Amino acid sequence: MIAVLDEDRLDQTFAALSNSTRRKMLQRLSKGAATVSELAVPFEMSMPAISKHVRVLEQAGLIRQSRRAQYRPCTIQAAPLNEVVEWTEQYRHIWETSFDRLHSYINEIEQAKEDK
Amino acid sequence: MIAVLDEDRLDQTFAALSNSTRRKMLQRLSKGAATVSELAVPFEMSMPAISKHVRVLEQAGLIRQSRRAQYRPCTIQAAPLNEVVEWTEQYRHIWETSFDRLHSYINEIEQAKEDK
DNA sequence: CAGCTACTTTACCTTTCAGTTAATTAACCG
DNA sequence: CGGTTAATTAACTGAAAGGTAAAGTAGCTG
Repeated sequence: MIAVLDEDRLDQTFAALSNSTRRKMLQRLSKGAATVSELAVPFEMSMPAISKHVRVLEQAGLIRQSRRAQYRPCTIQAAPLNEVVEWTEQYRHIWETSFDRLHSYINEIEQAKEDK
Repeated sequence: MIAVLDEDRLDQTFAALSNSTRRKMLQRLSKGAATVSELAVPFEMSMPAISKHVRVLEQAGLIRQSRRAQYRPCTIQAAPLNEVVEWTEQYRHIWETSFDRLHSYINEIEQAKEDK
């Protein structure tokens, strides 16, 4: 049960991160809070489109939106990013061993050169 | 130019990881190579559907498929996972400081209890 | 060669995604 | 109050995702 929910959360998080507009928004928010209009500045895109991207990030828990007058300042949220890291960590040994193999390969080549 | 390509690669990687069937396939492959049929075993899904998922993983560079007789053994590939980690690393300070805040908060509570 | 096994391709369907324009809500400001 | 600003909702579109069944390909095997 909990496992299923966790899976769904990861689905949502990865899906939210699979769009470069949204990743850029997060990058902006990593430097501090911003309103939706401020987030919109770098993009040639209608406000509703921006609003939707913000919503996707919020649904995934990657940001939180509060209210101040007409503004909806957004702040980045750490938890889902942490989950992504935890998920990928389980594969750490794979890229470490594949880098090891790469290094062995390079060493072989270097060795071969020296042996010439 | 290169930045755009990198962005596209991250799009593809995150999109590939946003599906739990595909994440489970990767988990299986992290324990060693497997054919498409072997990957299919845990899922109640038609072979074409499985085949498509494998293709998505392969397009994202997360696995490689070779050929041995009728079989297409798949192996997990490290590079894109490493890119995901590198991307998330840039946000490390955010969850570290938010954990710090959480810890401060817990400490406050503990302190308040002791002060009673 | 005939037939089985392991996949993939094709063609199709339904749902979701990313975007649009136009209308709506909500809060401020003169 | 009337207008402006900030943002969302509604309604629509085209493209992509995730699935299916049925047909096709390729390599073994008796």
